[in-house]
Amino acid sequence: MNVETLAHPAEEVAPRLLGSVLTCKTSEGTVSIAITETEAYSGAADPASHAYRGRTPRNAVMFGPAGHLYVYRSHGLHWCANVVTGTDGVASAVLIRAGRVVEGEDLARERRGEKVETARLARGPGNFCQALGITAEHNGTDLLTGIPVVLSEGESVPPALIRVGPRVGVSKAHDWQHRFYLAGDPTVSAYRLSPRAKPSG
DNA sequence: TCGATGATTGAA
DNA sequence: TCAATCATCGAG
Repeated sequence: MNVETLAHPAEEVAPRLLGSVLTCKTSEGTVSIAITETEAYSGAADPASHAYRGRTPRNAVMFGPAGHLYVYRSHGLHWCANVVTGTDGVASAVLIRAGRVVEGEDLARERRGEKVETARLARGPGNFCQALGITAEHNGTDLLTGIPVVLSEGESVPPALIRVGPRVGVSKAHDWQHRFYLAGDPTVSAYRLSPRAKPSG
């Protein structure tokens, strides 16, 4: 993966990341996951973005150069991973929501639980990070240098398989068509709307 | 320092 | 439908 590919608005990069592979090496071993679902988040123009109210210590990575990893904790329990996109100084990132384990499945299952179905190993943002082994210590990692987390191009995805839909789980601007996923893929999180999401009427 | 909140998940 | 669980943020 090269920086030119990522140096564009999040909603432009998000669909292109489908099929790309994220690899994380730890002392336990290596896990690679092919991305099957993403969500685009902008900066000041996006009410649902962490960067909506400006730069803070937490979201600082989002304002940096493309190709870095932005990790944050959700609800005190889970980790969520984003790929920073756009130009240096402008906040934008793509949330990785789900993927398919292509390497290190045993390790991924060990982390997630032995009874977890293969298709569910990396389904959902929190589960994706758990399966891959991503935590706060990876925040700010340069995914293009490849240590210890790498973003690489996987098999090309037929454009016809790419679907667009409303974002999931956000209480603001949830109807933005900024969620991208592979049609018919069992690893995509068919998820519920946020309880706080307002009806569109 | 205090109180409200959340880009979630799993079980009932 | 609801609880688990805490870092972050904005206000004072």
